[in-house]
Amino acid sequence: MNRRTAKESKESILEAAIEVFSEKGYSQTTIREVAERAGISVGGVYIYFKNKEEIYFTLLKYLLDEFRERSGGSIEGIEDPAEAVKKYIAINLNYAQKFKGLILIEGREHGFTSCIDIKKKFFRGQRKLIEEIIRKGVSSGRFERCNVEGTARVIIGTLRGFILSLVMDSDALFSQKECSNLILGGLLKRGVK
Amino acid sequence: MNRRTAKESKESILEAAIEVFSEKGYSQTTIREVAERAGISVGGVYIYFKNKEEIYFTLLKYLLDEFRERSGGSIEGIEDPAEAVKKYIAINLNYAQKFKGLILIEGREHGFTSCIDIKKKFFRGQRKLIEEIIRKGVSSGRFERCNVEGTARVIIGTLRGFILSLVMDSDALFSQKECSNLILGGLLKRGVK
DNA sequence: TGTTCATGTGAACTTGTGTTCATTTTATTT
DNA sequence: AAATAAAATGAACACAAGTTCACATGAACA
Repeated sequence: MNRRTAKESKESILEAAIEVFSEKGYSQTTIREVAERAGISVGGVYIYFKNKEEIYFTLLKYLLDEFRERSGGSIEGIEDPAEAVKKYIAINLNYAQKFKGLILIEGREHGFTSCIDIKKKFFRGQRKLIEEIIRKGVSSGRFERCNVEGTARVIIGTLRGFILSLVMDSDALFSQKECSNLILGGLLKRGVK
Repeated sequence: MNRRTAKESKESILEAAIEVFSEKGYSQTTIREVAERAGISVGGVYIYFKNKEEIYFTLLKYLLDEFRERSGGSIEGIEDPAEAVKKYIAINLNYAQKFKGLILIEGREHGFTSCIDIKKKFFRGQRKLIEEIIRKGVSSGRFERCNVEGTARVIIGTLRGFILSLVMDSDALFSQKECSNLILGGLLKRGVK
């Protein structure tokens, strides 16, 4: 009983795929490299996955689900909406640094409808999360009154940008603190207007 | 004298390439499609460009230069730093909508050092522009005191995110006004703290 | 009309990579 | 030990796309 079980093999393929996709993006990732890192042959990969797209879809779903759980869970308890925003930003940036290319970039180039759907659903969920926080902040008087949905969209967009910046030049990354400061405080001077 | 001149041909290839690259990104763009849209044969393309990478590099440089001029020029006259920020955001979003995929996404996947360099230089220049505005805003008392360089980085990142969002789901785009509001005003209530 | 030169053609070559499949290896069962 | 099943192999196939090149076309000029 030396050989791996089917489940083990499938998992090691997925782990290898997360690595390679994260490093190289979709197009530049080859089945041969995934196979090699997973310690299996090229043909072996196709025992467990129908094709490249299915590998990508599977791991995308896995990572998004994991992130959803993690971010949702760790915000739940926080009462102060400003703290919740800070926390959410921190989680996002940390997670993104780990999976760089994967989460954001691909998907436009490759019109897999399945992947687009799953991403849209994910981002909608995240937006709802933010909306909830903002709504709480506004009604408690801590946040300025605003268009909640629009503002949530802007924040999601903002975070995408931060993450994209991490991807593009990982040397020049700004701190989480400055991200939070801008989103919470803005540029304009307080208590003047 | 019916046939096109070399210059005309080269330009029509570039125009076609801007179209196709913007729609499809780098990997999904084929020389055959560029050639077809430019009204020239596949071989004809290679009279004017060494290879695909050179086409991409040429048009990237062209677009970045154009944007640099345009954004620099239209901000110069503005005195109020808040207005300057608004204007800069507006220009960015408009321009990005036009060239979607092109400016931001590619380049990580394809490690053309020449392209990376040109982009880094571009973003550094843009950051300097923003820094100048912020510095002015702070010293005139209109903006909160802050880490100028870091904040500029954050704003550039923010805009990248906005643009990326345009690229990913162009239906759900938020308004320029909300972008400006967040960057200038932040979430927290004014005049409380 | 023939020569020259710039411009252009598209079939063919090359390479990379997703995918398949006949075959082999290893483990389990009888 | 033989038979069966599970897991794995890697050479071979297919096909798309970047690139090349021998050749064609049209314009200008002698």
